[in-house]
Amino acid sequence: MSQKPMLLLEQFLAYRVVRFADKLSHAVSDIYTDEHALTIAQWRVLATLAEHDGLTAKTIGIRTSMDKVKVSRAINSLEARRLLTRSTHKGDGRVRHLSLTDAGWRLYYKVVPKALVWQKTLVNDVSEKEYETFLRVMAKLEHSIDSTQGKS
Amino acid sequence: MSQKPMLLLEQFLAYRVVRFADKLSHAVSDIYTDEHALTIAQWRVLATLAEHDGLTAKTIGIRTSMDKVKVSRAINSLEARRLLTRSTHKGDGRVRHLSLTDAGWRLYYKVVPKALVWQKTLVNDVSEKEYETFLRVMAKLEHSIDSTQGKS
DNA sequence: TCATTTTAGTTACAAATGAAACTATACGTG
DNA sequence: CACGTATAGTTTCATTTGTAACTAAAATGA
Repeated sequence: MSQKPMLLLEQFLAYRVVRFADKLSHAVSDIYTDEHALTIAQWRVLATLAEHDGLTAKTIGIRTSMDKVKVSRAINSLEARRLLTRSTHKGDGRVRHLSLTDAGWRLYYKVVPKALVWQKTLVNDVSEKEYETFLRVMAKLEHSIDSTQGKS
Repeated sequence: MSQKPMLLLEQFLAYRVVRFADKLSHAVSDIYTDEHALTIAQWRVLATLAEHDGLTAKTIGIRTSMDKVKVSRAINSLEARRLLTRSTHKGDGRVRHLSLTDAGWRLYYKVVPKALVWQKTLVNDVSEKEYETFLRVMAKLEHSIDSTQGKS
């Protein structure tokens, strides 16, 4: 087997996107991980609750595409740090509704502008139109994955 | 602090891209993980070597943006499975050049068409032009990250 | 030449992760 | 009601990961 090499890896969407995502999360980790000791999962929970107060762990998982174990652990850490509180749902003892505490809100509002500024810089020399297309294609592909494979 | 909710999370590029990447790698894992017991890292090493025979661990790491530990471990597993071989570099005893074995090549050529078919289906209803823009923007942003933060 | 610093790659250890089992509550139907 | 089933969330355990420390081999340079 003497082989004809092809240059394919760089064409594989999954490879490109995962590599890109790794770089992105490394880069943004400065903002929430380093400065505020938040993991990605914790940040997602925090932000989701900031936008939708009272959500349950389950719903957060669905919205953010995180499995329930990850969500559960993120919630625990956030609660331990008094960034959120749980309250029981009347009528269903399994469910707990989550709300940010004042400290949670403060942290959220501390992180958000930093994230926005950072992103602004990053996206700086991508045109409005290109960026729109980028997001649209990503949404389309994401949806395409969701529908082909019955997913988490 | 009664809060005005904003809908920001969905606008955060990092959030969107990482979520998308997670879904993508879950989905493609059927192709190389499930069927051929290859981790993402292993697949990357295999494919990189298929395209550039004789590369060193270090170079593979740079090309694929993986840290040296990950690369080292991937190489070890692949060698254990006799999918690649190492040979010493004359003159520099630290360096080892890597080559796929016949079995490695066979595996590579078994996975590639599956990956291509899968991707074709996925990308199906994204226009040529949109997809091009998508890749261009991704490359631009990736480059932007690389240059702002001196990164691995 | 010999001592210091770099570099390639590995190992060790602690933290993060995911799958599956588990707990507790609720639902559905005879 | 009483049984089996479903659901929300947690815990367990084995695997994966990342950081830092390490080993061995060059390179540098006095």
